[in-house]
Amino acid sequence: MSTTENTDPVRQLRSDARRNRQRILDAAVEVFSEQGVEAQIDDVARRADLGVGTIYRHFPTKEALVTELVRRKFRQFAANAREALTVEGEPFEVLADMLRADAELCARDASLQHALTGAGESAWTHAQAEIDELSGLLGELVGRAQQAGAMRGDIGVDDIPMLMCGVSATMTHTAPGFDWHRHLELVIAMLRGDGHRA
Amino acid sequence: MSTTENTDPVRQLRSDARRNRQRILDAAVEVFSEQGVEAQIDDVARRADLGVGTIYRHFPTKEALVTELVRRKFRQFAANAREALTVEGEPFEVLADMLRADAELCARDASLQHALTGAGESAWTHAQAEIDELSGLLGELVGRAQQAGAMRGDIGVDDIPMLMCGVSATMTHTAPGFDWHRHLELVIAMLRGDGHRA
DNA sequence: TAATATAAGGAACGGCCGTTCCGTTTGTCA
DNA sequence: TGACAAACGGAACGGCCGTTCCTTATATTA
Repeated sequence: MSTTENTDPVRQLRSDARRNRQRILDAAVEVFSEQGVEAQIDDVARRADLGVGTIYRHFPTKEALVTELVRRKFRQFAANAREALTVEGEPFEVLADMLRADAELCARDASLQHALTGAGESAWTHAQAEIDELSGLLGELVGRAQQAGAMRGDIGVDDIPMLMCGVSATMTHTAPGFDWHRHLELVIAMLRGDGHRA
Repeated sequence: MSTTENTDPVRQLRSDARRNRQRILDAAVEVFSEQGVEAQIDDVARRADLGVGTIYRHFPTKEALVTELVRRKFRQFAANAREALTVEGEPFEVLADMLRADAELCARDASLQHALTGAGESAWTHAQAEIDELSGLLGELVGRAQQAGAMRGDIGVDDIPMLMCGVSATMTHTAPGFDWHRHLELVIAMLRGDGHRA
């Protein structure tokens, strides 16, 4: 029991299993994007061209699958943030570009919205590690921008996700003709804090 | 058919029916606030101390009940806006106070969040009339504030709900210790557009 | 290429929950 | 107060969907 760990998380999967796991994830993103998390596992299976049983071999539960999707999304955001941290340039513009990239990521994959709003607490709590990391990186980015005097000083790290929440809400349900890009640019301008009166 | 309308929407209900209808609505707000729209009709019935059958006598469908809740919420927002329109005072502050009142309304009744995010398109489309009215009132309020030069000129009416979306998101899921009041005040300050650099 | 563990497939199961239905109760009106 | 329509109650129904389970297929290794 001490020498051979049977719950080894990185045990080598058989080649087909590895391929199928990826297909499940891809199919799940597509299906949940189109239909929301209410979509059935059977739909995901059909899209992935696999049997349901195969999905359950890889993810013990539908919720586990959704949680994994959420985790990955946060990791993508974190990756964006990490990359932004390495970019040379005016700190606020770097941050703004990252927000644009994040928004694009949301737009491309509506499954996140559905997952986050619909998936109850558990997805959030299970992605805590990812969230914390993102939070740390974001804090650094915000700090630099404020230090440079290019950003309102009364913004906290936590305000960013809240504002982005509005942006992404715009993507799913909203009156036709309303463009989220515009709203995002407004948010960025507000963060910058350039007066801009009527 | 022309003299007596049997689908008369304001036909007098029996006294008990009128009372029970209200109890259903009240119970639904409570239950959906606590558990989200996923809560069962049976739960609503139990809370209202009524049978399920009674609920279905008043609302043909669970969705119809949720939609009615959404409608009422928008009417409350519209009422707030209409009242704000009559208030004397600095236009931007009037608007800000209305936003504070709206936020309070959201905080008191989380069912809205759950309903709006979870209830798919239909609730939105069926509440279109209410939304349009609110939109009109909001436009007037925003116009006045901008005219007075007390508010950023690049804000559109539609941006307000998006920003408020972030505020209300803060109320439901967020790290402990994060206060939505703070975020709301930040949003208001941003709308005002007073530079406020670091 | 044979042996074996690992993985896939998908029919069937079971529980949950929206909805129905009909027997009973209650308000209303004369 | 009696008659009747209106409203209520809640057991039961049915479909949907997450999950299981056992048979079959496939990768791997010697």
